[in-house]
Amino acid sequence: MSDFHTELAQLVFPHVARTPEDFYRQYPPRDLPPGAKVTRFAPSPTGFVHIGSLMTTLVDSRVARQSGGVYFLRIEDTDKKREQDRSVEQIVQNLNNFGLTPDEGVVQIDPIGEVGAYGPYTQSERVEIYETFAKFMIAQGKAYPCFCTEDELDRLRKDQEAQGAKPGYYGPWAKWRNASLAQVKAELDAGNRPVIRIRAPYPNESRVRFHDIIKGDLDMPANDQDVVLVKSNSLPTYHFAHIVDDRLMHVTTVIRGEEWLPSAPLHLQTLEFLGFPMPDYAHVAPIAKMEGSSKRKLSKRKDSEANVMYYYEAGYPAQSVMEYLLNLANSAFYDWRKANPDQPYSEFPFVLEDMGVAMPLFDLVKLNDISKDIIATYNAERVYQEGLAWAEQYDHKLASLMKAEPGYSIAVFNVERNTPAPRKDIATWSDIERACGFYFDELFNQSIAVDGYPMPKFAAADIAGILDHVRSFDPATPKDAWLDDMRGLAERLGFARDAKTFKKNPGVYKGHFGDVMMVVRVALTGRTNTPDLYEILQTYGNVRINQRIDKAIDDGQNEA
RNA sequence: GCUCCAUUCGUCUAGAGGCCCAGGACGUGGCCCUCUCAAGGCCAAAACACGGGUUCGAAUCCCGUAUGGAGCACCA
Repeated sequence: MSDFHTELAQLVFPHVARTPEDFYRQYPPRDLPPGAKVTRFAPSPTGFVHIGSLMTTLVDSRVARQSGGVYFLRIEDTDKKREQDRSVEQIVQNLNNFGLTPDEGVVQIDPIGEVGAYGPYTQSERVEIYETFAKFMIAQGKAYPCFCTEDELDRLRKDQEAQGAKPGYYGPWAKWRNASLAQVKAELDAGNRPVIRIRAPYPNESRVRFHDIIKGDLDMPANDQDVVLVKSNSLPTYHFAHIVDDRLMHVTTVIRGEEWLPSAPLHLQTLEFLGFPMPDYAHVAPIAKMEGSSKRKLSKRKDSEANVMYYYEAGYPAQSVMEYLLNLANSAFYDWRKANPDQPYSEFPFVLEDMGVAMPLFDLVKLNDISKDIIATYNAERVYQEGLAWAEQYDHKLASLMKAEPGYSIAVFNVERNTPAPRKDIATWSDIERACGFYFDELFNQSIAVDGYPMPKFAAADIAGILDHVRSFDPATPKDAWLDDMRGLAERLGFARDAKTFKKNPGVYKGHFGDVMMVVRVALTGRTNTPDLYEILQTYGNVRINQRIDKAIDDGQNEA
């Protein structure tokens, strides 16, 4: 360390009195079991939470928790121009919605509050820390102030373009790289604020080799750009801030989007200049969608399904989204789930190394399939509660119907549920109305008013005969006996006892057993596709059965 | 332009030189079951981007080509 660099550091940061050692003391190593991983989700509060971020966060939490470590949330709000109101609240809310509440960091809203001994967890509140480390780097000769204006930088770029030189601020083009103390002092005295740039070795033909947990062994050219570490407004850039924070917060495993891979050499260089140990890196491929015939990253602007709120509003249980994402992250999850149907997903032994290296396409159809399977494992009470919680926010009418008749609603959700092969017809809570709406009188009446009854064309007397017979349904009758009874009725009315018999002699019969049942189904539900009729009758009870039959016969006569 | 990264059925993927004329799942089609659906069971169609090497042997290793992606800010 020369006197020159020490003086330069003092000149730029006269107000910074603390040293890196002070902060090392303030943030001692974490007391964790051997092998424990510390991970973080570090979003910038610039809008909604992206589904890709949610996957990365899920990975963060799995890696940390299953190793007995810590997963925390850090807000990277160093770009005040792009910051958006209530973004932090949204982030925290979404993490809570999906069951990914961090161990440390900003975890509560209203009022905003954070927990943990390694804070503050919001970068704009850590300026003193960054300045301390920036001052240290200047004193070490590893960084320097630069007073170039935007115009100067523009001109630089144009000159380089004209000469066919590599663009950027580096080596011979770095005007302030070797400025004198007097030059710096003159600018400072004139009231100009510098940026702090790293002093990258130049020329630098060396390669940097490192191991990425997901990508494997990487070999890239070393950094030779004098990248900005601290902006002229005193806030750090991402490159500098995350390095300092991850060191002080003792992050062991940096899991982040693949878009950071190209700047990894810069990060490694910064780490080295600062004398920090190298954390493990894992770069996650982004989630893509198909546009025309080519893949592209899900875009915040263009794709509503990029926003995690989309899944919440659509009524996907958090578990469905998490398990779909886990599937995308580790395809072995599928086999594990099949072998362990009753375990929470958090028991799955997640392997970071096994994450796919290419961009996966988001598949809504598969999400739906997974979600149907998951909801099929829920009992009726849970469907009622989670469905109601969703409806209270997004479907007030359904919510009020469910609240008016909780016992009946639960009975409805119990139809074909307590069986070895539960019904799989709802993927999202918003499917409840489509799948179960007819059970509720108000929704039933509405659908009849709009669409009428899709009643098969049989003689009115036959239809009335069938329906009148159903009035005397006895809930104590076992299902097989009831079906036998209905089959007998069908034959008495001149219908075949089954479809095969009918097909052999179609001319002899009015129709077959299935047609008779369809008359009952349509009268009771207004639809041709429903769950098991016997269970519907059980669920309705005799009062509702008779009301529906009355209405069907009335409406039938009005029509005729 | 430069630098990285990637490429197995439509989709997610398994695959660490012989177990692969490539396995599973979703989707699709067919059949079975069946009071209609939803399921479930069975069956089927469906892929190693291309070209060169290395090797007795390559989806797997190497080199090109093509295609896709990311990055090259006082944004993260």
